[in-house]
Amino acid sequence: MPELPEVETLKRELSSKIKNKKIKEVVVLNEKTINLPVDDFIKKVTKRKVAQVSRRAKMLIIKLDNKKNLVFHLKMTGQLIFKTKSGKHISGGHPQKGGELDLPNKYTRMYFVFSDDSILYFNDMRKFGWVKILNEENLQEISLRHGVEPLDKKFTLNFFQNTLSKNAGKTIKQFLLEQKHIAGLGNIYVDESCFRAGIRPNKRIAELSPVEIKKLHSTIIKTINLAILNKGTSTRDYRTSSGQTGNFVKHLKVYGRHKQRCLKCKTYFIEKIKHAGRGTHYCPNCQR
DNA sequence: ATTTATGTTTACAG
DNA sequence: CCTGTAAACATAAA
Repeated sequence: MPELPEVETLKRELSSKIKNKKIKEVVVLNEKTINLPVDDFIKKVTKRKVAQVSRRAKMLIIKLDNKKNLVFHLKMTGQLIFKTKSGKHISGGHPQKGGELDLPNKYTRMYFVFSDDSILYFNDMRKFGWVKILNEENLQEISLRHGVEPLDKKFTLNFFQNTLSKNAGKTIKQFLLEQKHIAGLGNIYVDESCFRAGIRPNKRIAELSPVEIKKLHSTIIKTINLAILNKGTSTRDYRTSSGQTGNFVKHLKVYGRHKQRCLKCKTYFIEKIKHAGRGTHYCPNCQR
C-alpha cells in the first residue's frame, strides 16, 4: 500500500510523536527484516535519540543523534504503529482487520521502546518490508538512485517534458512507476493520475500531445497533494495514525472500480487490464 | 478446492 | 539497451 502520500502521512504523524525521544529498547522478532546482525543493530540504536523524521520516495527515515539513520521501507504490507504507554495507538500504515490491534502480534517484525514507554511497532504480514541502519553515505547512495520528488520545485513541466522525451518508447505507466524518474508514485496514484489527465496508462509516451503532458504534470501534483490531505489511501482495511481510514479511498476514480460505471462519463464501465506487470484501471471512454 | 491477484522493488533471463 | 517474470510471503477473492 504505502506510496508517497501514505509514507508522508506517517512521517508527519510520527515526527511529532517521537522526535527527541530516546530509544531505550529494541526488540527484533524477525532477523530478515533488518540489515545487520541483531546484536549490532541493537547496539547502534539503543540509547539514541530521534533527531529527525523524514521521507524520501516511499522510505521513512528516522535520523538518530549518532548520525545513523533508521530507514524503513514498508513495501506491500508494512505498517508502523505507535502506541503510548496507555495503549492508544496513534500511528498506522496498513493495519489489518477491522478490530483493535493487539501488539505485538504475529505480524510484528520488530519494535522500538522509548524511554517514556511508548512503542513503535513495525508490522509486515508478507515480510517484504525492511528496516535498515544506514550512515549518511549509504543513504545518499540510495537517494541518488531515486528521481525527483513530485512535490519538489524541481518537478517542473520542463523537467517532465525533457525526461519523457528521453523515454519515448515506454508507456506512460511504465515510466511513472520507475522510481528513478519520479520518486514515490505507485500503482494507485499512477492509475488515478492518468484518469484525471484523460490518458490511458498503456499509451506510448511518443503518442502524448504537449497538452496531455501538461495536463498529466499538473494532475500528478494535484492528486498527490489531495491524497496527503486525506491521509492516504487504502483499498481495504487501511487505517491511519489515529486509527482512522485513509480518506482518499473516497476520491478513487478507477483503482479498484473495475466493472463499475465511470464516475465522469457515467456511461462506460471501468476496465482492468494487466499492464507493466500490474493491475491497471481506466475508463475506455474518458481516457484515450 | 485451487488458482490468481495484491499497495513494491530488485535481480535475472532472454 | 529493453521487457517480462520470479521472488521475497500471507491472505482474500475469484
